[in-house]
Amino acid sequence: MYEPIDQTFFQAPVLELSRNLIGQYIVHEQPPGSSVPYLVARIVETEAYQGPIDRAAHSFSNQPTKRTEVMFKEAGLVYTYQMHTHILMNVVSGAVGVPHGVLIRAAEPIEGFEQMQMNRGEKIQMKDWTNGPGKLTKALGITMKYYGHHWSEKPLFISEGPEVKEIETGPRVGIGNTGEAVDYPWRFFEKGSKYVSKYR
DNA sequence: AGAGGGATGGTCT
DNA sequence: GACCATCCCTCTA
Repeated sequence: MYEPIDQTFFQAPVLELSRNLIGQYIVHEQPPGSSVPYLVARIVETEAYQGPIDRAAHSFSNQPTKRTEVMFKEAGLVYTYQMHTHILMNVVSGAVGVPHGVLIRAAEPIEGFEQMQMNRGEKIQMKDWTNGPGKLTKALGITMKYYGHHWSEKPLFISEGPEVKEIETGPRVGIGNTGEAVDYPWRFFEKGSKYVSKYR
């Protein structure tokens, strides 16, 4: 019933892709024998990162490193990386050689509630399962093993969700000391969603 | 080879 | 609002 979105979806310019990702489903199929067949969340918040023209981007130097090399490959690949004790996930964007990316910051739980509760721990309330980039990957069970995987292939893929009414923009979160980049309005989120990571 | 530090989150005050 | 857990990448030498 959930089917991967077409690869061409990822070919849009990074700001457009960041906006288009709002409202789409992230589907993580679970191994046979799991309590649920898949975990699903609906994206409500993204941020665009634009490589060499963006001081806040990991790929600002425009030189591939062990961490960022996947960003220089084709759009639609998964860029995961570790931040302190958490894994964050991105959609690679831009032509080959142009290291853009879209950070998926927050989503709304859709299916697999019991498993998400287990993944996040008993004490965490539903509204806090997926309202941040590190929380989201933990709830969905996404790890570094998906580095370089394609977002249009099972078992982890984007699937088309319902139309979103209104999308707001603003400055990105958590990128202090990046000069002019701190004010770029490259954050996108669904207006009024209670699963957005934070309002500012 | 080692220091520095980060696109975060949970807990405590 | 402050503290810090804890990994591993990146830069410099």
